[in-house]
Amino acid sequence: VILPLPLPHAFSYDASAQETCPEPGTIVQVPFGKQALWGVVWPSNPASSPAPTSTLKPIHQVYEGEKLPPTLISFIDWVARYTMTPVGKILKMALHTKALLRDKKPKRQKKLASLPDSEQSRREAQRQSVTLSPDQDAAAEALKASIDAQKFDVILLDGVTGSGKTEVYFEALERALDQGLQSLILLPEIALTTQWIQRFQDRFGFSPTQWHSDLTPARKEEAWRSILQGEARVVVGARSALFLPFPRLGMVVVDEEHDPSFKQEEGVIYHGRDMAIVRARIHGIPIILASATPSLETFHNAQQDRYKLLKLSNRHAGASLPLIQLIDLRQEAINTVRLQGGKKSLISSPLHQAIEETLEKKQQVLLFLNRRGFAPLTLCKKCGHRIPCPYCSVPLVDHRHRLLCHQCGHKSPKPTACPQCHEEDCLISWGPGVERLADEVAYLYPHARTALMSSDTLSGSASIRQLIQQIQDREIDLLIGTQMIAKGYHFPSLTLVGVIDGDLGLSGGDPRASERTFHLLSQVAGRSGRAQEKGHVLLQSHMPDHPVMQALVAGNRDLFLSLESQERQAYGLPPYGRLAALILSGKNAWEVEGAGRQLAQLLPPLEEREVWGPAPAPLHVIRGRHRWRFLIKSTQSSQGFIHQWLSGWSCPKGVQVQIDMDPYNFL
DNA sequence: CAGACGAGGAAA
DNA sequence: TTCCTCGTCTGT
Repeated sequence: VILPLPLPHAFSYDASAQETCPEPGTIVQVPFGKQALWGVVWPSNPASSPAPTSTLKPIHQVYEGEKLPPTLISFIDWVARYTMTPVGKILKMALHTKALLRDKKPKRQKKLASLPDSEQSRREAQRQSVTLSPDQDAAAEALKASIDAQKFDVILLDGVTGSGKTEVYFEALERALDQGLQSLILLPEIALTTQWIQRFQDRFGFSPTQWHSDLTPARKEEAWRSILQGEARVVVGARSALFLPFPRLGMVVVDEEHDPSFKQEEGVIYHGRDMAIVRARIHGIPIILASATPSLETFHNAQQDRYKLLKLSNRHAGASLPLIQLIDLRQEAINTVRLQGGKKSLISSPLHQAIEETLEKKQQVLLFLNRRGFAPLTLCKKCGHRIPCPYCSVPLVDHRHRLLCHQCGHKSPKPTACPQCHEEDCLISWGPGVERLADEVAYLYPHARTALMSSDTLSGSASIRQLIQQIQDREIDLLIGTQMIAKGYHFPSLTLVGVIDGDLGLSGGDPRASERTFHLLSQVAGRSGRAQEKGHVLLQSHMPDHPVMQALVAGNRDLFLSLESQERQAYGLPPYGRLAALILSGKNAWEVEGAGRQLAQLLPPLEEREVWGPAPAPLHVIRGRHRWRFLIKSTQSSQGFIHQWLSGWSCPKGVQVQIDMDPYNFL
């Protein structure tokens, strides 16, 4: 029996009191120390499990419902091995809550009573017929053929923003529904699901089962059970939906495949997109990766014919791609827009002019600035001190009424005197932030109805939904936002996008910086001109010659990806090589560093491998924890190597070791 | 010397 | 993860 605890091995129990020996996958309650825990009968005892020593305790009770499907068990084993995490810890994610199996009787009765209703409404619901373009139709036919074949295939659905990728995979979804198969759709963020669910309901006439971390325990339990019973046919969710117990999964979709938020960075570290591919392989079913700007890894795999490629190159319903123009901020002559007191605006004169024209035409404007708060720094005019977070090695962000740490959430009131030189009234808010931009907009366009969309101004999915609705109903003329607004939304009357600082994210030593900036700006640009009116994008930049900017203006995504690809190849980075990171962290800086030095002494033979470190992580303190890291680069996977390295080493107390397979960000 | 507190280990 | 034990520290 594997228990949902971070323990690597299985425990044996006496099943002689049962009529028949419980089969693998059976959910059982067993005594464990003083507690009674729910666990799962595992098909084979992992080699690491020592033989039981004394007499076995009997199983308390057997769960009467369905067994965990063998495909899920294989998947859990696989993820545990790949991420070098104890199986029990992965099982815990799959069972997702300890209270899952409590007082099941009343709940089950309720479930049974509601089943015929939902089944009937599904059958009677009207499916909206849709007309697809020839492009879309061809792609949809190919997908449907894959659903019929029910064999493992990775399909990249590559379509420019607004080309109607969703309608295309909805066709595949319909086919899966008709075949009585379950489908899983992974979306990068919950914020996106509202519009998605609306579209789904319009198309199919019933609601999909939702899965994300905001669900209440009761709703989670209901969803989990209906999935295990095979009753839930379409499940839409975030990363964690990957571990749901589907008995008849027929297809998987990863929408916005390139999105960095598929990478889980805390607890069990894994990449949702990659694990989704593994799950599809285990089930022997097709998986669709959808994106307008595929990740370099996926693009590369498609070029190597490891993935099938379906392309949608035209925007839907006659809409054309937006025109992207660069504004070179180095030219002083264009920075003539002045605010109160003669201060220069964040908005350049060409952008200012475009905004006024667009507002006059009663069309909508989006201003994008990927920086939360009022100003990224609070500086002392006298001594140059910037106020840092007391727990992290980053400066505090000025949110006007208070200072906030974007790493750990620490809040503090804005001091009146400099903490370093104690001079009074010398602190200034330095640099651009969306809240400052909102102030400027209010001054420059006093008659425009504006809204600010940032995770600080909107709490919870209800307020996001409300704002999205207001924008769709054209109650907003000018929208200001951080990357929250970049993704997936469809605003037909939006024709102008202004990017305030296109260079953000390009500085720093992160090898993925260019790719990420390109994705983000492409997505933002894609918000404009999604209907009849042509869209315009004005991109303010201090480095207009940068390959990212040039590729955006030329609309040449594939050239950009190829160039980026060459760079990665030259350095042996993914997808041409494999990385693993080993992170040491602890409260005591000196202990963590010492542990790093110890490990460096213990390195086993490298064999075609490079190991860098120990080096302090770029953000070397987070939440008061000091972090050092090793980076392992190889053409092979490094699990065996890491296992050998760590075996026999006892980690000093107070120091934690984390393994990040295929690290994504280098902070 | 009783009680508080924290670290470490075991759980079948 | 939880809970028990054992060693160390604290105050009477």
